[in-house]
Amino acid sequence: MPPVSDSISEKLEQVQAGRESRGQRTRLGLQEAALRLLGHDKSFSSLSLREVTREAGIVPTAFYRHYQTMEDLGQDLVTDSFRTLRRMIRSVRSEGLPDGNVIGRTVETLVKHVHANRMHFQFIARERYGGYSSLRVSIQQEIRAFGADLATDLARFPVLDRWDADSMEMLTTLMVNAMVSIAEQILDAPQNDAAAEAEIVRRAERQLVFISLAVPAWRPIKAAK
Amino acid sequence: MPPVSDSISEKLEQVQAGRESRGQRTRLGLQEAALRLLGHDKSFSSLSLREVTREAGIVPTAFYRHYQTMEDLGQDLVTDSFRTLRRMIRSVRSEGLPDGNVIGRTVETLVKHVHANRMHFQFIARERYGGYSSLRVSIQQEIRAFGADLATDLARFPVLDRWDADSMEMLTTLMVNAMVSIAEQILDAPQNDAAAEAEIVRRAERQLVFISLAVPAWRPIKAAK
DNA sequence: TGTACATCAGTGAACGCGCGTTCACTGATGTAC
DNA sequence: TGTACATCAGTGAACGCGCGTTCACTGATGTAC
Repeated sequence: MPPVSDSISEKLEQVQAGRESRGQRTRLGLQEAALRLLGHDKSFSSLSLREVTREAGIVPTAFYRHYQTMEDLGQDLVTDSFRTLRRMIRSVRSEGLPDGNVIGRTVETLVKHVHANRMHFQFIARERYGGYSSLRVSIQQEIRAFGADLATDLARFPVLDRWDADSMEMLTTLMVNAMVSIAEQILDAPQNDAAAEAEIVRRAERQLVFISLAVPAWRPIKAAK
Repeated sequence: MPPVSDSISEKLEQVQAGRESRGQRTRLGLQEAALRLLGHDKSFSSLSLREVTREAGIVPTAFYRHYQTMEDLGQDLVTDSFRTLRRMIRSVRSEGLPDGNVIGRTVETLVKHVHANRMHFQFIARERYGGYSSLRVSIQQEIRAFGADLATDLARFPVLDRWDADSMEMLTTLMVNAMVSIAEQILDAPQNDAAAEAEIVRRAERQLVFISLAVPAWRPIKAAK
Protein backbone atom coordinates (compact mmCIF):
# COMPACT_ATOMS: atom_id res chain seq x y z
CA MET A 1 0.00 0.00 0.00
CA PRO A 2 1.39 3.45 -0.90
CA PRO A 3 1.99 5.92 1.93
CA VAL A 4 -1.27 7.83 1.62
CA SER A 5 -2.91 9.69 4.52
CA ASP A 6 -5.31 7.67 6.60
CA SER A 7 -8.51 9.43 5.66
CA ILE A 8 -7.75 9.22 1.94
CA SER A 9 -6.96 5.53 1.95
CA GLU A 10 -10.09 5.01 4.04
CA LYS A 11 -12.29 6.59 1.41
CA LEU A 12 -10.50 4.78 -1.42
CA GLU A 13 -11.22 1.49 0.21
CA GLN A 14 -14.86 2.40 0.68
CA VAL A 15 -15.24 3.45 -2.96
CA GLN A 16 -13.40 0.47 -4.39
CA ALA A 17 -15.63 -1.85 -2.36
CA GLY A 18 -13.06 -4.41 -3.38
CA ARG A 19 -11.78 -7.64 -1.96
CA GLU A 20 -11.58 -6.33 1.62
CA SER A 21 -15.05 -4.86 1.84
CA ARG A 22 -16.97 -7.58 3.67
CA GLY A 23 -14.19 -8.08 6.19
CA GLN A 24 -13.97 -4.38 6.85
CA ARG A 25 -17.67 -3.99 7.34
CA THR A 26 -17.62 -6.68 10.05
CA ARG A 27 -14.51 -5.18 11.62
CA LEU A 28 -16.31 -1.87 11.87
CA GLY A 29 -19.33 -3.72 13.19
CA LEU A 30 -17.24 -5.09 16.04
CA GLN A 31 -15.95 -1.63 16.92
CA GLU A 32 -19.44 -0.17 16.91
CA ALA A 33 -20.84 -3.06 18.92
CA ALA A 34 -18.18 -2.51 21.59
CA LEU A 35 -18.92 1.22 21.77
CA ARG A 36 -22.63 0.54 21.98
CA LEU A 37 -22.11 -1.82 24.91
CA LEU A 38 -19.98 0.78 26.69
CA GLY A 39 -23.04 2.98 26.88
CA HIS A 40 -24.62 0.60 29.38
CA ASP A 41 -22.42 1.69 32.27
CA LYS A 42 -19.74 -0.92 31.58
CA SER A 43 -16.03 -0.47 31.08
CA PHE A 44 -14.26 -1.87 28.05
CA SER A 45 -12.10 -4.22 30.08
CA SER A 46 -15.17 -5.87 31.53
CA LEU A 47 -16.60 -6.54 28.09
CA SER A 48 -16.31 -10.15 26.97
CA LEU A 49 -15.41 -11.28 23.48
CA ARG A 50 -18.66 -13.19 23.29
CA GLU A 51 -20.71 -10.17 24.34
CA VAL A 52 -19.19 -8.07 21.58
CA THR A 53 -19.66 -10.67 18.85
CA ARG A 54 -23.22 -11.28 20.03
CA GLU A 55 -23.94 -7.55 19.75
CA ALA A 56 -22.24 -7.45 16.36
CA GLY A 57 -24.35 -10.34 15.17
CA ILE A 58 -21.58 -12.79 14.44
CA VAL A 59 -20.40 -16.02 15.96
CA PRO A 60 -17.66 -15.74 18.67
CA THR A 61 -15.05 -17.55 16.61
CA ALA A 62 -15.36 -15.06 13.75
CA PHE A 63 -13.82 -12.47 16.06
CA TYR A 64 -10.41 -13.99 15.44
CA ARG A 65 -10.63 -13.19 11.73
CA HIS A 66 -10.27 -9.53 12.76
CA TYR A 67 -8.43 -9.26 16.05
CA GLN A 68 -6.20 -11.51 18.08
CA THR A 69 -7.52 -10.23 21.41
CA MET A 70 -10.01 -7.74 22.82
CA GLU A 71 -7.05 -5.54 23.65
CA ASP A 72 -6.34 -5.15 19.93
CA LEU A 73 -9.92 -4.04 19.36
CA GLY A 74 -9.38 -1.53 22.16
CA GLN A 75 -6.34 -0.10 20.39
CA ASP A 76 -8.44 0.53 17.30
CA LEU A 77 -11.02 2.33 19.41
CA VAL A 78 -8.35 4.56 20.94
CA THR A 79 -7.07 5.48 17.48
CA ASP A 80 -10.58 6.19 16.25
CA SER A 81 -11.60 8.23 19.27
CA PHE A 82 -8.63 10.53 18.93
CA ARG A 83 -9.11 10.89 15.21
CA THR A 84 -12.48 12.35 16.19
CA LEU A 85 -10.89 14.61 18.76
CA ARG A 86 -8.24 15.87 16.36
CA ARG A 87 -10.90 16.64 13.80
CA MET A 88 -12.64 18.71 16.46
CA ILE A 89 -9.63 20.79 17.41
CA ARG A 90 -8.91 21.35 13.73
CA SER A 91 -12.38 22.75 13.22
CA VAL A 92 -11.90 25.31 16.01
CA ARG A 93 -8.51 26.27 14.61
CA SER A 94 -9.79 26.76 11.09
CA GLU A 95 -12.33 29.31 12.25
CA GLY A 96 -9.66 31.96 11.72
CA LEU A 97 -7.25 33.84 13.95
CA PRO A 98 -7.83 33.94 17.69
CA ASP A 99 -10.21 36.76 18.39
CA GLY A 100 -13.29 37.56 20.39
CA ASN A 101 -14.48 34.92 22.79
CA VAL A 102 -11.95 32.13 22.15
CA ILE A 103 -12.68 30.38 25.43
CA GLY A 104 -16.41 30.47 24.86
CA ARG A 105 -16.06 29.05 21.37
CA THR A 106 -13.66 26.36 22.52
CA VAL A 107 -15.90 25.15 25.32
CA GLU A 108 -18.93 25.25 23.06
CA THR A 109 -17.17 23.19 20.41
CA LEU A 110 -15.92 20.72 22.97
CA VAL A 111 -19.39 20.20 24.42
CA LYS A 112 -20.91 19.82 20.97
CA HIS A 113 -18.38 17.16 20.05
CA VAL A 114 -18.75 15.32 23.32
CA HIS A 115 -22.43 14.96 22.51
CA ALA A 116 -21.80 13.99 18.90
CA ASN A 117 -19.23 11.39 19.90
CA ARG A 118 -20.50 10.51 23.30
CA MET A 119 -19.43 6.90 23.21
CA HIS A 120 -15.93 7.61 22.01
CA PHE A 121 -15.43 10.08 24.84
CA GLN A 122 -17.01 7.68 27.30
CA PHE A 123 -14.56 5.03 26.20
CA ILE A 124 -11.54 7.31 26.64
CA ALA A 125 -12.70 8.56 30.05
CA ARG A 126 -13.22 5.04 31.35
CA GLU A 127 -10.01 3.57 30.01
CA ARG A 128 -7.69 6.45 30.82
CA TYR A 129 -6.92 4.93 34.19
CA GLY A 130 -8.83 1.70 33.78
CA GLY A 131 -8.24 -1.87 32.65
CA TYR A 132 -5.63 -2.67 30.02
CA SER A 133 -2.31 -0.97 30.64
CA SER A 134 -1.49 -0.88 26.92
CA LEU A 135 -4.61 1.21 26.32
CA ARG A 136 -3.70 3.48 29.22
CA VAL A 137 -0.31 4.11 27.63
CA SER A 138 -1.79 4.82 24.19
CA ILE A 139 -4.36 7.19 25.62
CA GLN A 140 -1.74 9.04 27.65
CA GLN A 141 0.34 9.49 24.48
CA GLU A 142 -2.62 10.74 22.50
CA ILE A 143 -3.55 13.24 25.19
CA ARG A 144 0.01 14.52 25.19
CA ALA A 145 -0.16 14.90 21.41
CA PHE A 146 -3.42 16.78 21.81
CA GLY A 147 -1.65 19.13 24.23
CA ALA A 148 1.13 19.69 21.69
CA ASP A 149 -1.45 20.68 19.08
CA LEU A 150 -2.99 23.10 21.54
CA ALA A 151 0.44 24.61 22.20
CA THR A 152 0.81 25.36 18.48
CA ASP A 153 -2.52 27.15 18.51
CA LEU A 154 -1.78 29.10 21.64
CA ALA A 155 1.58 30.24 20.26
CA ARG A 156 -0.36 32.55 17.95
CA PHE A 157 -1.26 34.75 20.90
CA PRO A 158 1.17 37.67 21.19
CA VAL A 159 1.87 37.20 24.90
CA LEU A 160 2.59 33.52 24.52
CA ASP A 161 4.70 33.32 21.41
CA ARG A 162 7.89 34.03 23.35
CA TRP A 163 7.29 31.61 26.21
CA ASP A 164 9.75 28.80 26.74
CA ALA A 165 8.70 25.25 25.91
CA ASP A 166 8.48 24.29 29.59
CA SER A 167 6.05 27.05 30.44
CA MET A 168 3.97 26.32 27.38
CA GLU A 169 3.75 22.69 28.37
CA MET A 170 2.59 23.68 31.81
CA LEU A 171 -0.13 25.92 30.43
CA THR A 172 -1.37 23.39 27.90
CA THR A 173 -1.36 20.63 30.52
CA LEU A 174 -3.51 22.82 32.72
CA MET A 175 -5.93 23.55 29.90
CA VAL A 176 -6.08 19.99 28.63
CA ASN A 177 -6.79 18.79 32.16
CA ALA A 178 -9.58 21.34 32.42
CA MET A 179 -11.03 20.20 29.11
CA VAL A 180 -10.81 16.53 30.05
CA SER A 181 -12.60 17.36 33.28
CA ILE A 182 -15.30 19.24 31.37
CA ALA A 183 -15.85 16.30 29.05
CA GLU A 184 -16.15 13.99 32.03
CA GLN A 185 -18.67 16.26 33.72
CA ILE A 186 -20.78 16.43 30.58
CA LEU A 187 -20.75 12.65 30.34
CA ASP A 188 -21.75 12.30 33.98
CA ALA A 189 -24.54 14.86 33.83
CA PRO A 190 -28.07 13.63 33.22
CA GLN A 191 -28.69 13.65 29.48
CA ASN A 192 -31.15 16.18 28.10
CA ASP A 193 -30.89 18.34 31.21
CA ALA A 194 -30.08 21.63 29.52
CA ALA A 195 -29.92 23.58 32.79
CA ALA A 196 -27.39 21.26 34.42
CA GLU A 197 -25.30 21.38 31.30
CA ALA A 198 -25.40 25.15 31.03
CA GLU A 199 -24.13 25.29 34.61
CA ILE A 200 -21.22 22.99 33.76
CA VAL A 201 -20.37 25.13 30.75
CA ARG A 202 -20.55 28.31 32.82
CA ARG A 203 -18.20 26.89 35.43
CA ALA A 204 -15.83 25.57 32.80
CA GLU A 205 -15.60 28.97 31.14
CA ARG A 206 -14.98 30.72 34.45
CA GLN A 207 -12.21 28.23 35.17
CA LEU A 208 -10.51 28.79 31.84
CA VAL A 209 -10.85 32.55 32.15
CA PHE A 210 -9.31 32.33 35.59
CA ILE A 211 -6.35 30.37 34.25
CA SER A 212 -5.85 32.88 31.49
CA LEU A 213 -5.64 35.67 34.08
CA ALA A 214 -2.39 34.17 35.34
CA VAL A 215 -0.77 34.45 31.93
CA PRO A 216 0.31 38.11 32.08
CA ALA A 217 1.71 37.61 35.58
CA TRP A 218 3.86 34.61 34.69
CA ARG A 219 7.56 35.11 34.00
CA PRO A 220 8.72 32.34 31.69
CA ILE A 221 12.16 31.20 32.80
CA LYS A 222 14.09 30.84 29.60
CA ALA A 223 12.57 33.81 27.84
CA ALA A 224 14.44 35.94 30.36
CA LYS A 225 17.75 34.88 28.83
CA MET B 1 -23.94 1.39 69.50
CA PRO B 2 -23.61 4.95 70.90
CA PRO B 3 -22.86 7.75 68.44
CA VAL B 4 -19.10 7.86 68.92
CA SER B 5 -16.69 9.11 66.25
CA ASP B 6 -15.37 6.49 63.85
CA SER B 7 -11.76 6.50 64.92
CA ILE B 8 -12.67 6.25 68.61
CA SER B 9 -15.02 3.35 68.21
CA GLU B 10 -12.38 1.69 66.04
CA LYS B 11 -9.82 1.82 68.79
CA LEU B 12 -12.34 0.72 71.42
CA GLU B 13 -13.12 -2.33 69.40
CA GLN B 14 -9.47 -3.14 68.97
CA VAL B 15 -8.78 -2.78 72.70
CA GLN B 16 -11.82 -4.71 73.80
CA ALA B 17 -10.88 -7.57 71.46
CA GLY B 18 -14.35 -8.71 72.30
CA ARG B 19 -16.95 -10.81 70.58
CA GLU B 20 -16.42 -9.21 67.20
CA SER B 21 -12.66 -9.59 66.99
CA ARG B 22 -12.27 -12.67 64.81
CA GLY B 23 -14.85 -11.48 62.33
CA GLN B 24 -13.27 -8.09 62.11
CA ARG B 25 -9.82 -9.44 61.55
CA THR B 26 -11.06 -11.43 58.53
CA ARG B 27 -13.03 -8.47 57.28
CA LEU B 28 -9.84 -6.41 57.35
CA GLY B 29 -8.05 -9.31 55.73
CA LEU B 30 -10.45 -9.16 52.81
CA GLN B 31 -9.91 -5.43 52.39
CA GLU B 32 -6.15 -5.81 52.47
CA ALA B 33 -6.25 -8.76 50.08
CA ALA B 34 -8.22 -6.70 47.59
CA LEU B 35 -5.80 -3.78 47.84
CA ARG B 36 -2.84 -6.12 47.44
CA LEU B 37 -4.34 -7.57 44.26
CA LEU B 38 -4.93 -4.08 42.87
CA GLY B 39 -1.17 -3.58 42.87
CA HIS B 40 -0.83 -6.10 40.05
CA ASP B 41 -2.20 -3.77 37.38
CA LYS B 42 -5.80 -4.86 37.83
CA SER B 43 -8.84 -2.76 38.50
CA PHE B 44 -11.19 -3.49 41.37
CA SER B 45 -14.14 -4.28 39.15
CA SER B 46 -12.16 -7.00 37.39
CA LEU B 47 -11.33 -8.66 40.70
CA SER B 48 -13.34 -11.81 41.39
CA LEU B 49 -14.79 -12.77 44.73
CA ARG B 50 -12.84 -16.02 44.60
CA GLU B 51 -9.57 -14.23 43.86
CA VAL B 52 -10.00 -12.02 46.90
CA THR B 53 -10.89 -14.83 49.28
CA ARG B 54 -8.01 -16.92 47.94
CA GLU B 55 -5.61 -14.04 48.63
CA ALA B 56 -7.16 -13.56 52.06
CA GLY B 57 -6.73 -17.26 52.86
CA ILE B 58 -10.38 -18.12 53.36
CA VAL B 59 -12.90 -20.19 51.48
CA PRO B 60 -15.09 -18.34 48.92
CA THR B 61 -18.29 -18.89 50.84
CA ALA B 62 -16.91 -17.21 53.96
CA PHE B 63 -16.97 -13.95 52.02
CA TYR B 64 -20.71 -13.72 52.58
CA ARG B 65 -20.24 -13.58 56.34
CA HIS B 66 -18.79 -10.08 55.77
CA TYR B 67 -20.18 -8.59 52.58
CA GLN B 68 -23.15 -9.26 50.35
CA THR B 69 -21.28 -8.36 47.16
CA MET B 70 -17.86 -7.21 45.98
CA GLU B 71 -19.40 -3.79 45.53
CA ASP B 72 -19.95 -3.55 49.29
CA LEU B 73 -16.30 -4.38 49.87
CA GLY B 74 -15.47 -1.58 47.42
CA GLN B 75 -17.52 0.90 49.44
CA ASP B 76 -15.47 0.06 52.51
CA LEU B 77 -12.30 0.67 50.54
CA VAL B 78 -13.54 4.07 49.39
CA THR B 79 -14.32 5.05 52.97
CA ASP B 80 -10.94 3.85 54.16
CA SER B 81 -8.99 5.53 51.38
CA PHE B 82 -10.52 8.89 52.09
CA ARG B 83 -10.03 8.52 55.82
CA THR B 84 -6.34 8.32 54.93
CA LEU B 85 -6.61 11.37 52.69
CA ARG B 86 -8.40 13.43 55.30
CA ARG B 87 -5.77 12.53 57.86
CA MET B 88 -3.20 13.86 55.41
CA ILE B 89 -4.84 17.22 54.82
CA ARG B 90 -5.35 17.59 58.55
CA SER B 91 -1.62 17.10 59.13
CA VAL B 92 -0.77 19.90 56.70
CA ARG B 93 -3.34 22.17 58.30
CA SER B 94 -2.09 21.56 61.82
CA GLU B 95 1.39 22.73 60.90
CA GLY B 96 0.27 26.23 61.77
CA LEU B 97 -0.92 29.25 59.87
CA PRO B 98 -0.22 29.53 56.17
CA ASP B 99 3.22 30.99 55.76
CA GLY B 100 6.39 30.48 53.78
CA ASN B 101 6.24 27.89 51.04
CA VAL B 102 2.68 26.58 51.41
CA ILE B 103 2.61 25.09 47.93
CA GLY B 104 5.91 23.32 48.37
CA ARG B 105 4.82 21.86 51.69
CA THR B 106 1.48 20.76 50.30
CA VAL B 107 2.98 18.97 47.30
CA GLU B 108 5.63 17.36 49.47
CA THR B 109 3.02 16.09 51.91
CA LEU B 110 0.83 14.81 49.10
CA VAL B 111 3.70 12.89 47.50
CA LYS B 112 4.74 11.45 50.83
CA HIS B 113 1.23 10.20 51.50
CA VAL B 114 0.79 8.81 48.02
CA HIS B 115 3.84 6.65 48.68
CA ALA B 116 2.71 5.68 52.15
CA ASN B 117 -0.78 4.75 50.92
CA ARG B 118 0.05 3.77 47.39
CA MET B 119 -2.59 1.10 47.10
CA HIS B 120 -5.37 3.25 48.47
CA PHE B 121 -4.57 5.99 45.97
CA GLN B 122 -4.25 3.43 43.19
CA PHE B 123 -7.70 2.16 44.03
CA ILE B 124 -9.23 5.62 43.94
CA ALA B 125 -7.52 6.56 40.68
CA ARG B 126 -8.70 3.40 38.96
CA GLU B 127 -12.28 3.50 40.23
CA ARG B 128 -12.89 7.20 39.83
CA TYR B 129 -14.19 6.65 36.34
CA GLY B 130 -14.06 2.86 36.31
CA GLY B 131 -16.31 -0.10 37.03
CA TYR B 132 -19.09 0.15 39.59
CA SER B 133 -21.17 3.28 39.31
CA SER B 134 -21.99 3.30 43.03
CA LEU B 135 -18.26 3.55 43.77
CA ARG B 136 -17.87 6.32 41.21
CA VAL B 137 -20.61 8.29 42.94
CA SER B 138 -19.08 7.80 46.41
CA ILE B 139 -15.64 8.81 45.18
CA GLN B 140 -17.01 11.90 43.48
CA GLN B 141 -18.73 12.89 46.73
CA GLU B 142 -15.60 12.36 48.78
CA ILE B 143 -13.52 14.41 46.37
CA ARG B 144 -16.04 17.22 46.64
CA ALA B 145 -15.85 17.01 50.42
CA PHE B 146 -12.08 17.17 50.17
CA GLY B 147 -12.45 20.33 48.10
CA ALA B 148 -14.71 21.84 50.75
CA ASP B 149 -12.05 21.17 53.39
CA LEU B 150 -9.49 22.85 51.21
CA ALA B 151 -11.77 25.86 50.83
CA THR B 152 -11.86 26.27 54.61
CA ASP B 153 -8.09 26.25 54.70
CA LEU B 154 -7.73 28.68 51.84
CA ALA B 155 -10.18 31.09 53.43
CA ARG B 156 -7.48 31.92 55.96
CA PHE B 157 -5.56 33.75 53.28
CA PRO B 158 -6.27 37.49 53.40
CA VAL B 159 -7.03 37.86 49.69
CA LEU B 160 -9.40 34.93 49.63
CA ASP B 161 -11.47 35.39 52.77
CA ARG B 162 -13.85 37.76 51.00
CA TRP B 163 -14.37 35.67 47.87
CA ASP B 164 -17.85 34.44 47.07
CA ALA B 165 -18.61 30.75 47.44
CA ASP B 166 -18.77 30.24 43.71
CA SER B 167 -15.32 31.61 43.09
CA MET B 168 -13.91 29.64 46.00
CA GLU B 169 -15.40 26.50 44.57
CA MET B 170 -13.79 27.19 41.25
CA LEU B 171 -10.38 27.72 42.81
CA THR B 172 -10.55 24.62 44.97
CA THR B 173 -11.79 22.53 42.04
CA LEU B 174 -8.79 23.69 40.06
CA MET B 175 -6.40 22.85 42.87
CA VAL B 176 -7.99 19.52 43.71
CA ASN B 177 -7.83 18.55 40.03
CA ALA B 178 -4.16 19.50 39.99
CA MET B 179 -3.53 17.42 43.11
CA VAL B 180 -5.41 14.43 41.73
CA SER B 181 -3.36 14.69 38.58
CA ILE B 182 -0.14 14.83 40.61
CA ALA B 183 -1.11 11.73 42.54
CA GLU B 184 -1.87 9.93 39.30
CA GLN B 185 1.47 10.92 37.81
CA ILE B 186 3.32 9.70 40.88
CA LEU B 187 1.52 6.38 40.67
CA ASP B 188 2.34 6.04 36.99
CA ALA B 189 6.01 6.95 37.36
CA PRO B 190 8.50 4.10 37.71
CA GLN B 191 8.93 3.40 41.40
CA ASN B 192 12.28 4.26 43.00
CA ASP B 193 13.14 6.66 40.20
CA ALA B 194 13.93 9.72 42.28
CA ALA B 195 14.81 11.89 39.28
CA ALA B 196 11.53 11.26 37.46
CA GLU B 197 9.67 11.98 40.65
CA ALA B 198 11.54 15.18 41.36
CA GLU B 199 10.59 16.33 37.86
CA ILE B 200 6.92 15.60 38.52
CA VAL B 201 7.08 17.51 41.78
CA ARG B 202 8.81 20.45 40.11
CA ARG B 203 6.15 20.64 37.43
CA ALA B 204 3.35 20.30 39.94
CA GLU B 205 4.70 23.17 42.00
CA ARG B 206 5.08 25.39 38.94
CA GLN B 207 1.51 24.60 38.01
CA LEU B 208 0.15 25.50 41.43
CA VAL B 209 2.25 28.66 41.56
CA PHE B 210 0.87 29.59 38.16
CA ILE B 211 -2.69 29.11 39.32
CA SER B 212 -2.05 31.25 42.39
CA LEU B 213 -0.85 34.08 40.15
CA ALA B 214 -4.38 34.45 38.83
CA VAL B 215 -5.77 35.06 42.30
CA PRO B 216 -5.01 38.80 42.62
CA ALA B 217 -6.38 39.42 39.11
CA TRP B 218 -9.71 37.69 39.73
CA ARG B 219 -12.78 39.76 40.54
CA PRO B 220 -15.16 37.61 42.55
CA ILE B 221 -18.69 38.39 41.41
CA LYS B 222 -20.68 38.62 44.60
CA ALA B 223 -18.00 40.34 46.65
CA ALA B 224 -18.54 43.32 44.39
CA LYS B 225 -22.01 43.80 45.84
C1' DT C 1 -13.51 -21.41 88.03
C1' DG C 2 -16.39 -24.85 85.40
C1' DT C 3 -20.03 -26.30 82.54
C1' DA C 4 -23.92 -25.98 79.22
C1' DC C 5 -25.44 -23.47 75.60
C1' DA C 6 -25.99 -19.92 71.78
C1' DT C 7 -24.04 -17.50 68.28
C1' DC C 8 -20.90 -16.57 65.00
C1' DA C 9 -17.20 -17.53 61.37
C1' DG C 10 -15.24 -20.66 58.35
C1' DT C 11 -15.79 -25.30 55.54
C1' DG C 12 -16.33 -28.22 51.45
C1' DA C 13 -19.19 -30.29 48.05
C1' DA C 14 -22.07 -29.16 44.47
C1' DC C 15 -24.68 -26.53 40.86
C1' DG C 16 -25.30 -24.26 36.52
C1' DC C 17 -23.28 -20.64 33.61
C1' DG C 18 -20.63 -17.80 30.48
C1' DC C 19 -16.20 -17.55 29.24
C1' DG C 20 -11.96 -17.89 25.60
C1' DT C 21 -10.22 -20.84 22.38
C1' DT C 22 -9.56 -25.15 19.11
C1' DC C 23 -11.01 -27.25 15.09
C1' DA C 24 -12.73 -28.87 10.71
C1' DC C 25 -16.34 -27.08 7.95
C1' DT C 26 -19.01 -24.26 4.52
C1' DG C 27 -20.25 -20.75 1.77
C1' DA C 28 -19.24 -16.08 -0.14
C1' DT C 29 -16.24 -13.16 -2.68
C1' DG C 30 -12.83 -12.02 -5.99
C1' DT C 31 -9.25 -13.41 -9.69
C1' DA C 32 -7.27 -15.55 -13.83
C1' DC C 33 -7.97 -16.87 -18.15
C1' DT D 1 -19.18 -13.12 -20.54
C1' DG D 2 -18.32 -17.79 -18.40
C1' DT D 3 -15.91 -21.12 -15.81
C1' DA D 4 -12.45 -23.04 -12.60
C1' DC D 5 -10.05 -21.99 -8.70
C1' DA D 6 -8.01 -19.63 -4.51
C1' DT D 7 -8.73 -17.01 -0.69
C1' DC D 8 -11.14 -15.10 2.77
C1' DA D 9 -14.99 -14.58 6.36
C1' DG D 10 -18.32 -16.72 9.04
C1' DT D 11 -20.12 -21.36 11.23
C1' DG D 12 -21.18 -24.64 14.94
C1' DA D 13 -19.81 -28.22 17.99
C1' DA D 14 -16.86 -29.05 21.62
C1' DC D 15 -13.39 -28.44 25.43
C1' DG D 16 -11.91 -27.27 30.00
C1' DC D 17 -12.03 -23.50 33.37
C1' DG D 18 -13.10 -20.12 36.88
C1' DC D 19 -16.90 -17.93 38.29
C1' DG D 20 -20.88 -16.64 41.96
C1' DT D 21 -23.91 -18.76 44.87
C1' DT D 22 -26.65 -22.58 47.60
C1' DC D 23 -26.52 -25.59 51.29
C1' DA D 24 -25.93 -28.35 55.41
C1' DC D 25 -21.96 -28.83 58.21
C1' DT D 26 -18.34 -28.08 61.88
C1' DG D 27 -15.63 -25.96 64.98
C1' DA D 28 -14.34 -21.64 67.47
C1' DT D 29 -15.65 -17.98 70.43
C1' DG D 30 -18.19 -15.76 73.96
C1' DT D 31 -22.08 -15.74 77.57
C1' DA D 32 -24.95 -17.16 81.47
C1' DC D 33 -25.13 -19.18 85.60
